Amino acid sequence: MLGNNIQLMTVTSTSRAARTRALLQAAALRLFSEQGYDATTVEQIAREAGVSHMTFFRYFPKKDAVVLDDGFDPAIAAAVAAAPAGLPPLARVCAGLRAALTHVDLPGQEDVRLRVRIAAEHPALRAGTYAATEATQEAIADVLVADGVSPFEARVASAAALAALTVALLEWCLSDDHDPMSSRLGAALDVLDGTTRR
Amino acid sequence: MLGNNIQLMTVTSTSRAARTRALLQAAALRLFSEQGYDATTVEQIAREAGVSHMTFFRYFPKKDAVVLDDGFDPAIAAAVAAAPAGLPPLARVCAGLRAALTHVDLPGQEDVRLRVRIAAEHPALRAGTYAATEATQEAIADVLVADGVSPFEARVASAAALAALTVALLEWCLSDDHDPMSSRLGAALDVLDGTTRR
DNA sequence: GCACTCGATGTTAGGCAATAACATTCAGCT
DNA sequence: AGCTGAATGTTATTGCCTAACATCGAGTGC
Repeated sequence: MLGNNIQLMTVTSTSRAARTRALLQAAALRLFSEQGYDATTVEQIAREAGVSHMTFFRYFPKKDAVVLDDGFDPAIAAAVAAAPAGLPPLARVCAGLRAALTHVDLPGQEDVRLRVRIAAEHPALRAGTYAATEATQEAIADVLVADGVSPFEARVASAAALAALTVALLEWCLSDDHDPMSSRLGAALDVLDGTTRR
Repeated sequence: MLGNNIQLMTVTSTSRAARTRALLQAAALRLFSEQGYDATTVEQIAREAGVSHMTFFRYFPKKDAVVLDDGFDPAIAAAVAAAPAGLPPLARVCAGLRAALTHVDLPGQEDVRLRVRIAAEHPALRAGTYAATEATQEAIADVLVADGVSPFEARVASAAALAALTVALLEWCLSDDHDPMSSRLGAALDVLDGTTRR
C-alpha cells in the first residue's frame, strides 16, 4: 500500500526530491481548493502524495509555505537592477517592475491565479503573503543601496512599490474577467509614479 | 503567589472586563519581553493575570492579538478625510498622514515602542502587523472612493503609503537613538510624494 | 426571600500544527 | 558485498485553539 510509486525512476531527470515536492504541492492545492485550507490537514496532503506528514514538513517548513512558495521573486530584483540608475528611488523601482512585467503573462498564469486566490481568501495566508514579500523588498533595497541610496529610503521605496503590486495581484486573482495580469500591475504602478496624472 | 492582585475591585469605574483585558495584555507584554514570544505560553499569561486560558481567548481571538491590537488606526482615516480633496490620490493620503503625525509624539510612546519591537522581532508577528494594516488600508480607501477616486486606485494609494509608514515604524522601534517617531514617519512619506527630490 | 435567567468564567477533552528522538530504508561508493 | 550518509518513516510531545458542559454571580419578577 505504501511502496507503490517509487521504483521506475532513478533516471527521471527531475530528481525524486523535486518530484515529491511537486506532488505534495499539487495535492495540497487541489485539496485546499476543494475543501478549504483549514479543513485540509497536513496528514491528508501527505497521504495523497504517498508520503508521511514528516516528509511534508521537510519540504515545506510550515503548512502555509506550500501555497506561499513563489520562487519568481529574485527575477524582480534583477529587473530593478537593470533600470536606469539616475532616477529617484521610487521611480526607479517602478521602472524596474514595469520592465519585469512584460515577461509575466505566461502559460502557467492560471495556476498562479489559483495559488494566489487560495492565499487571498484566507486571512492567515494573506498575512503570509506579506511576510514572503519582505525578502523581495530587501533584495530590491539592496540594489538601490549599492547605487548610493540610503538604506532607509531604499526600503521605503521598495516596500511602497511592492505593496502596490500586491494589491494589484490580489485584485487580479479575485476578479472574474480574465484580463492579463500585467495590465493590472501596470495600472497600480501608475498610481505611484504619476503617469496618469501629473 | 498568584491570588494577590484581584480583590479590591467591584466598584472601580473601568469594568472588570476592561481591567481583565488590560491585566492580560500587561502580563503578556512583560513575559514576552522577558522570555520571548515563543517561550511564553498562553497558560502562563492567563495564570499571571489570575484567569484561565479560556478567558484569554475570550478577550483575544489569537495569541498574537495581544500584541497586535492597536486601536489607534481609525484616527488615521479621519485625518485623510480632512486632507484637501483636490490632490491626486497618493498625494492626498500622504498629506493626511502627515497631519495625523503631529499628534503622535505622546507620553505613551515608549509603551508603543515596546509593543512594536516585540512584533518586529518575530516573523509571525511581523506578518500579523501587515494583516492588521489591511483594515486601516480599507478605511483610507473608502474615504478616497467617497470623493470619486476609483476603488482600485484608492486601494493602491493607501496600501503604498501604509507600507512606507510600516517600514518607518519598524525601523524606529528597533533603532537605539530615541528620536521622535514623527521624524521617521515624515521622512518615509517624503520618499513617496517627492518632497525631497523633484 | 426565592427561583429564574443571563452573562462571564472555569473545567475538561480533543483536533491539529509543528518539532524532536529514534529506527529504517535507500543510493552511491569502494 | 559492505559502508556511509541522506532521505524517509514511526512515535511521542508540546502548545495553540475550539467546543461542550458545569459553575458562579448579578440582576429580575414573583
